[in-house]
Amino acid sequence: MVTIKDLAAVLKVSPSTVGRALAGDRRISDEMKLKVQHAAEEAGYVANRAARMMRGVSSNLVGLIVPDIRNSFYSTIAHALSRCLLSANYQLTLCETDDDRTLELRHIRELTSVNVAGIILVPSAKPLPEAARLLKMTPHIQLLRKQASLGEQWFGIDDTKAIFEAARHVLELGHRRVAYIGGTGELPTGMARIQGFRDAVAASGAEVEQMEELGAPSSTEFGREAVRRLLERKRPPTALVVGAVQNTLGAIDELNRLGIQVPSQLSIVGFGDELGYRWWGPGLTTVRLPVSELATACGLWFLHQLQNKSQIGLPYSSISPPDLIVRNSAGPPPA
Amino acid sequence: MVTIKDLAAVLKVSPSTVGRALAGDRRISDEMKLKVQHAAEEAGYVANRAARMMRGVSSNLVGLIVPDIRNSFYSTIAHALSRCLLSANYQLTLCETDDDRTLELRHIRELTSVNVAGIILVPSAKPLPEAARLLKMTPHIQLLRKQASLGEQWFGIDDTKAIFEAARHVLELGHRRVAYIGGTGELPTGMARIQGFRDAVAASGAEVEQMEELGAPSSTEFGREAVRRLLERKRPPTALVVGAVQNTLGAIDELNRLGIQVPSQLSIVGFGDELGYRWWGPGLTTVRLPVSELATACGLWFLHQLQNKSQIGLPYSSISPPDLIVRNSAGPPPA
DNA sequence: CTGAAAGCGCTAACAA
DNA sequence: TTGTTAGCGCTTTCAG
Repeated sequence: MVTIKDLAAVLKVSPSTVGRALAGDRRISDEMKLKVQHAAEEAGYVANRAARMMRGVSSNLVGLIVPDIRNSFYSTIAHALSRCLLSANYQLTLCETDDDRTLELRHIRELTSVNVAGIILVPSAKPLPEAARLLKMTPHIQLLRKQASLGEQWFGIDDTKAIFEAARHVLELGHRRVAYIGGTGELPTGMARIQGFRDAVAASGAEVEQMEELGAPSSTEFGREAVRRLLERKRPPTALVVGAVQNTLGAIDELNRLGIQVPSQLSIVGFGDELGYRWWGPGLTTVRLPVSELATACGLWFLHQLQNKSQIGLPYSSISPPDLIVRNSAGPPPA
Repeated sequence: MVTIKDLAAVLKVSPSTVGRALAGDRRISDEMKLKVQHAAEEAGYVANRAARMMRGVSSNLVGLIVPDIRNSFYSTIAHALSRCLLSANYQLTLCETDDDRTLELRHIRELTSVNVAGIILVPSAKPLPEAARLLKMTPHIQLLRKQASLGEQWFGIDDTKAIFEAARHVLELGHRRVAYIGGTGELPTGMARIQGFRDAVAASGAEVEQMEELGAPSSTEFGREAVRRLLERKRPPTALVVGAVQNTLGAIDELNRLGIQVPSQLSIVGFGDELGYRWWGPGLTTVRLPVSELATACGLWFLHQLQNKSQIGLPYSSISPPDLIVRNSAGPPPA
């Protein structure tokens, strides 16, 4: 391994001169800079990141903490961020929490210990206080979910509006027995979506029988169960609004299994825009969330922050609008 | 930031004692170890990896290089590896190449310069010689694709068998005009799959009209075009065997668009097992590749390697068997 | 404009 | 069983 000292020896100057020349210090003569750069190239010099980091310079690593990379939301985010950061020569380090706050903390620990330049995270339901403490020492941005304890930098989606639009869609089609299936109010996103549902019902001004099945948003099984429970009711809903991707997957598969006719017997609006939604039954009407755009915006802002260190930690929020994709799984209620 | 020295000061012992206790050195008394561990916990001590790395210890980072994390193959791999490595306290660093060998090289450079413990990669079509040179200095394993120039450690899937089974399935159903859509022979996996197709035709012993549409395996558009071209022939195929996920997605969507009746007009066997394949038309018959299992096996082997440094670089190959999932998209040929 | 020297936090050889 | 000490390669004062 060729070091700065070796170069210095070859050029018969001091190590500090070489270091400064390489760093483009303005006090070094251009002539010297050229000589050093040339010698460095010649010798195949590669700066030792570890040594640099020891001097307090943070690494070119950015931590990305998500619940599960197999979820297309998060893999889309990872992709967009990785592209975005690459342009500024940052690397993405991937951490999965499985929505477990202990794991979350462990990852944050790891990341800070390798001196990451920053952390982008989708926080768990109730982050541990220690996690909040550690994050204070590193530039970080929250994605999708927002936990006040973790700071004021957040990029997210208007969850309330997403479900509001979905619910309004079926209400305008004339449905008066409508069910919402989604995550509990434990996660901020879960809360916001439930709110969207209630708001839409209220805004419709109609007499609506509303039902809610709240559970684990990342469980397909819960989606299945919810559908079964709802359809076993004496007065089952005529329309379903789902507020989580995994729940949607479970729900639509269960509807298939039960042989329900969509939309003649039952209408449904899904969540997210997974591959294959359009192939399901008559094509699944769904709310698309602009995740890729969101992640890119987040990445750009993040880079901006790293460049202008002064602004680090400045409160900033960005809310992206969702998008209703109308296919054929929602129609007028059965007569 | 609390350092080893701080702990030493608190405990009134020397820094090296603390360091050794933390490292579990056998020469330190158990009593002292406990005291140190306790104090470390108390003070929220986190080892400074940069300093450690300067002492020659490699980091706890493992590089994962894949073409595109949004592809479910690769996100499945990332997930499985991340779980696997977590147990040994390694972190995954994600790199996307977009199948561009220049980018691939750049990532390998980055990774080696941060002293990763090792690299797991799905190599691009024709890695640059420089990439091979750099990889020699780091433990590394190839996944799925195998490039001889990058070493002899490889975990992959029996691609030939995968397509062999798919083709045999339709041949046994009686098809005699069969087309293969898939990647060119440029990638080793592409080659192997074409081979599987040809072998199956040969093995059938029947008079078979075989057609091949070879193009970019990661393009949905190519799948679409291939379907269109094949169906425009004077004597179009009665069965399609597809040898790439993205091609499959394009192909089945195009079949939908053209309103082809599957399997009565045309049979098709897809590749991979994407979410939604089972919802497509009559349910897509497809070859499942045990990617998750493969990645886990790879991760375990990798950890094993890192522990037994002696064996690093030992040639090792592992081939996992594919799995034909029979749904209803392949039936007897039209009369 | 350049040089000398002091560490960053940790590990390991050498002492005790 | 523990302490002392000398760096790893780089940046950054402080002196020329």
